Amino acid sequence: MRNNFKEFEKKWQTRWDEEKAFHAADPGEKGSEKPKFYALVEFPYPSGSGMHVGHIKAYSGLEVVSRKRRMDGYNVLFPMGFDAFGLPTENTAVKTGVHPRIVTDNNIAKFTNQLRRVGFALDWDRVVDTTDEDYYRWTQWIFLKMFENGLAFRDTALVNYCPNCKVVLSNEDSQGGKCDICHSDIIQKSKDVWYLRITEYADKLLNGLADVDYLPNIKQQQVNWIGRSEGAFINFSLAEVDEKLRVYTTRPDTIFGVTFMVIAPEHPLIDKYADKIANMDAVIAYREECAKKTEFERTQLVKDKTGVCLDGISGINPITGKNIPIYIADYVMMGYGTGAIMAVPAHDSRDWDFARKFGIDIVEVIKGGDIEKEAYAGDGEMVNSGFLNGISVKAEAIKRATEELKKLGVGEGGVQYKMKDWAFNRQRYWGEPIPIVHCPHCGMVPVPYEELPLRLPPMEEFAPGVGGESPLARIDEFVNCTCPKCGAPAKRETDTMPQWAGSSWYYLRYIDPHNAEALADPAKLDYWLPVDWYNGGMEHVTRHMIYSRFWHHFLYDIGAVPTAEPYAKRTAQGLILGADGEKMSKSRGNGVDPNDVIDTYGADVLRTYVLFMGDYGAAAPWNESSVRGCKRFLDRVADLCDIAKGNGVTSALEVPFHKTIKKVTEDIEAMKFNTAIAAMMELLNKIYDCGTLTRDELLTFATLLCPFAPHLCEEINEILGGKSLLSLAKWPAYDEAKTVDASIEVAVQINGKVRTTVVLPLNCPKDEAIALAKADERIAAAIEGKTVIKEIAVPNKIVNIVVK
RNA sequence: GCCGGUGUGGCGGAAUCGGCAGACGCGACGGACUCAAAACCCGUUGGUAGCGAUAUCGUGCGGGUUCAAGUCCCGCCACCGGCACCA
Repeated sequence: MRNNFKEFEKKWQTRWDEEKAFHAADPGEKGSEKPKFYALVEFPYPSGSGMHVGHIKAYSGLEVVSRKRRMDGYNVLFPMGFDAFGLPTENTAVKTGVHPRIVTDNNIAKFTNQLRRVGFALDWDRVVDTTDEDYYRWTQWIFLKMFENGLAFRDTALVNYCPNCKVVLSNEDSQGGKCDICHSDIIQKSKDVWYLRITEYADKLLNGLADVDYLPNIKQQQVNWIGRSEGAFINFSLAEVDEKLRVYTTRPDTIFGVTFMVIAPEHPLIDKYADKIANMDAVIAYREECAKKTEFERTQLVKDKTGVCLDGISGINPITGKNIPIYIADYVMMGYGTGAIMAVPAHDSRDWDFARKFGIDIVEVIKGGDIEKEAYAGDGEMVNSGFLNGISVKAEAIKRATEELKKLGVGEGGVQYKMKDWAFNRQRYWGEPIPIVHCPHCGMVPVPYEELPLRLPPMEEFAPGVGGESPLARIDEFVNCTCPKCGAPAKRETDTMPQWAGSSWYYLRYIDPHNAEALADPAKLDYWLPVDWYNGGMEHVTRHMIYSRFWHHFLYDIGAVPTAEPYAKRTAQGLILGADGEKMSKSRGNGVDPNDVIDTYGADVLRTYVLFMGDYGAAAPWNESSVRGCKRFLDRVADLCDIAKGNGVTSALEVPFHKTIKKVTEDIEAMKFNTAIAAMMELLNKIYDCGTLTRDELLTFATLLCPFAPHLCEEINEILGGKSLLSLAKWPAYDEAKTVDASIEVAVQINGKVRTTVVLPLNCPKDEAIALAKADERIAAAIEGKTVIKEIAVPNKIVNIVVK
């Protein structure tokens, strides 16, 4: 048979659609009695340029797993949707004058068409679009629940602001001092912003990791992101005024080594005691200098410590009673801990650098290093440390020190996180309006639940206002309203939510996408949750995943969902690089359009290639020749139709078939798609060597290959007389006993070097194996005249004879 | 700097528990088919030496354990990803 993919791919896609082949059965429906399998892939942002081959790889992994699980007898939910709010669409709208709604709809239509052309086995009745008002109604609902529970709050703060995009960014979106969207340098700006109190869930997010099956590096990244550290808060009195300066430290055991203190340039202590500080001019000048530095400069100058000593106020070590100077320096951040530290230059490299530069004493309290050369952070015996002297176990010293601080009432153990609260508002049009009313009498009042969705008002011009005001602020009919509580004239919040909002709960909406009464029916949530397997990119492991886990934990706490964790298992695919080995990008012009591949080679080839190109989790460059190799493979499979004759088993192929079924079955579950395909290629080569196979065997082959190349395999099934869809057929079973040959070729070594091979019966006993090996003339010759020291035989593997 | 990962032919990559390194695919070379080319088909393909059987070297580098190391241990190097003055 000719692999005439252009003719049959469309045919099978239509048939799957008509038969609703990939419909997921809700509880109570026929099919729901089967075990459920919820496979989730990160839904795309529908950009104007259409899908990327990277999307195809990202979806093909669980596409194959879920197709196989369906054939295994699972009730599979494999849905798709669109994360459509966000800046690129709005920027296109600003540039072209086309409304973001239209831009979004066009892009979604384009993506939908592409997804269908690839033949993904999706349940198309469950498509969600985060910009649909029936969707964002529930995004707003969750926000209000958080507001009700004190988790959404407003605060004036220095925020990361992108002057180019004109938006406030979260810490996550401005890493390295660069805007995540346009890569401009971000600046710090004082602004009233919305926060979600994600830090309150830090421990739950951390502890929850014990109950989920994420790839180890994914877990590790989340652990680092949350950044929990244990230590102590210690209150230092000030010598000149009745005031405490509170610091956070992970090393209370080094308290005897404190020779100075450092506070962040923004620390409130400075303004409070401005009149006591003799060198206030220098302090102010330094502070201004720091404010001017971008985050980037601040982190680049790590080794070059700067700072100013406060002249007029100093601290008192609560344990030793010694007077110590206080500096301001920008190596201490206001946003972590208390914005103040006790500096122990002998045992902290940053404090050491600073002390060296400013000529401050360095007092050793832990033996083991050379503090003249560098700070010593290792373990050792405590010295110069009063009651701590002689202790050499760090944990014990920390415990003793903390107890003492508590006894004296000057400190206590405490915990800190690197994770910060989530800056949750954006001053842009294309996002979910924050459903809050500002009333002059009642303050912030939530829009009543029954009034949701709070719709985005129609608009012609979407550019942000000067000074970074939301465009919504220009629409009087939207802004002016009455207070839902007291009826007085009031103003609406005009900021919108960040793009991460809609994607934080979309997997819940797939479960019940058309529900008008709730975000999803509890019975359905009970049935489908948690997501059994979630696959996506590494770049979303810290932001999107942490955000959505946070929302889910919250929803669990208010009884809206039945599980604490949303995702039982998480994996990640590797990037597809350009043919030049570089990341695909428009500017490099090394991108590949999946449409072109489908046009030239067919969807089955595209699907097979993205999974065959290498380790699924690793990056690999695109290679057009290898794509042709996959085409050749599928063509040769199609040609089997011409040689398949009769039924039953071909004896020479029986073991290879059982071996391959086993290999493919196991490899799919382990996401080792490349070796699964290689195994089928090997089997194909064996079939051609053999020159014949039966129609039953061809059907088995097609069934195995079906998750990868479903169009071709449906076609083969039809040619073989199959009436029902192969995609819904039963997954082939294998007989363990038939996965091994009756005899095995075993290597024979002399002194660890392979000299020959002998064919031995399966599980041949050691003695016999050695005897048979020795009977080989080459081995006999090698042993001749030498003393045999040792004989090793590992059944079915190897024989090694050690001689002298 | 810290955390995680990777390093194997010309290339992408295989290799359960330590047991024949290089599966599978690409490319290359040779052949067949063709007026010719493409496609398809057959064969060879880690390096070195040899007509050959074969020998010898070979999984980033240096040591070690073992009958046997890509795999385990110790010490390095390079690259990739994440975080980064986090007290």
